[in-house]
Amino acid sequence: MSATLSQRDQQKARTRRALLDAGLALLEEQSLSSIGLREITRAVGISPAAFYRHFRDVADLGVALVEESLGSLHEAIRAGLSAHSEDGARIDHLVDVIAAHVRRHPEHIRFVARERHGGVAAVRTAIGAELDRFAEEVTRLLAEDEISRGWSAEDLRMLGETYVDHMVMTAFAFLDAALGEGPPAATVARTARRQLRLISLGRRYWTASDGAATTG
Amino acid sequence: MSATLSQRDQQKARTRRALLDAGLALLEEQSLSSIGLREITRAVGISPAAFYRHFRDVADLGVALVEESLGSLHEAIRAGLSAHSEDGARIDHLVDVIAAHVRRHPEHIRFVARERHGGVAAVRTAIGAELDRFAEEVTRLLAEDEISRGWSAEDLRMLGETYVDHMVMTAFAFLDAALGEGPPAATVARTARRQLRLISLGRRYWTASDGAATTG
DNA sequence: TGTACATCAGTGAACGCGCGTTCACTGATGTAC
DNA sequence: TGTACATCAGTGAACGCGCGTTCACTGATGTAC
Repeated sequence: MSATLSQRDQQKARTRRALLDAGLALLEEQSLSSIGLREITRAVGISPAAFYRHFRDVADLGVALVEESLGSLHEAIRAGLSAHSEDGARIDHLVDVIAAHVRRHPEHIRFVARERHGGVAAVRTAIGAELDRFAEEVTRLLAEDEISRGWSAEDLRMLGETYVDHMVMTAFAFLDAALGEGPPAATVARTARRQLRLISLGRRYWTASDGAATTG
Repeated sequence: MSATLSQRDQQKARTRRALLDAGLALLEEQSLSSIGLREITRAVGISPAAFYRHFRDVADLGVALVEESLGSLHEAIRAGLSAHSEDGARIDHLVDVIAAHVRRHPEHIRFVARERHGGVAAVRTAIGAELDRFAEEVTRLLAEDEISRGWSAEDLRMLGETYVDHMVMTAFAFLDAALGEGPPAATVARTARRQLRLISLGRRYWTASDGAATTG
């Protein structure tokens, strides 16, 4: 695939990559809506005007960052979820996978945390849509479990969203831990495992009438 | 109390209030780290230099906004939690209370959502500390329930955090709904009730060994 | 109650600075023949 | 393989603009006697 790119296109792709990386790096200390176009090109070492060969504006660059940031977490968690079928081991493994992912790609997690409710509407929308697809897939995975027999589609979806919300929040908590802004990683992991076990228990004893009771 | 304030101090307090309100209003469309000091004073109708009579900088104003923004949600939820003791009614009521609060003070919820992981460290820290106090109180309320007998302090705290996380996330979801950026409010409410019921079920069947099993 | 002085919230002008965007351009790479 | 032309990522200068901060100031309010 990349072998078919001309020399010129390869160079362009490299510059684009550098712009994305510079943006991600600058997001460590500020939010997208306050990052300057000149700040980014300065970090990359090109002239400000060259930015426009790649993105319409900084918000446009932000939208491009959404897929790669959430995509990598999505992959990690998909792998973590399908690995074990025994409940306790699955939970421990999932929490470990999330912790490892945050250690490897803190800048991706920070971007999602910072811009999920941030000041750039296009980026918020893109993150929301990506999390939605994420919840859909987790719902599909959970539906395959033995324990999900007899569950309504709406109940399953609710469960999938609960898992995604929890996993994303756990990732944010691990990030805070790495920055020394919250409880240490070991505590985050303990709490996350307990919470997943609590959810898992609720799931085991859930009945169709629980769904019906809360529908009104 | 306010009767003891001199005319001068009253005027100063009024201007301070106007600065806070202007900041909150500007946060509707951008994040704290990109709001300009001149933008705020322009909205209030005073000279830029006057800003310094009230705050050191915009971040300082942001810290002042934390307590009032989270404080009002905190109050609403405390009332909602202690109102009913029967489980189903308590859940329905709690979700209604959150929905009503978001309808009444959307700008407070937006501020918290936007700056919880935002670009201003001092504000992130203040929000984190406030949520911590919040979790502590919810833990205390939950500890009073019959069903909590025999629970370890750590398990109770985990449960309190689960509730707070869930309620804050529900508030954010209601806000998105109001902006047309996510599912409508009725759907958010249905999902929130189901999720609280799921947690509540897990709580009912939780045993000391569940806590011990996830400690390692 | 009246007077003289102190306080201090808000003013308005000035500063140097970096911003986003435009433009005609350059020169290396790609293409057609 | 060589030549003539097209493409287009990146340049560098220029623009008008709003920014945060400083400063000496004003004049209404507060205080001491």
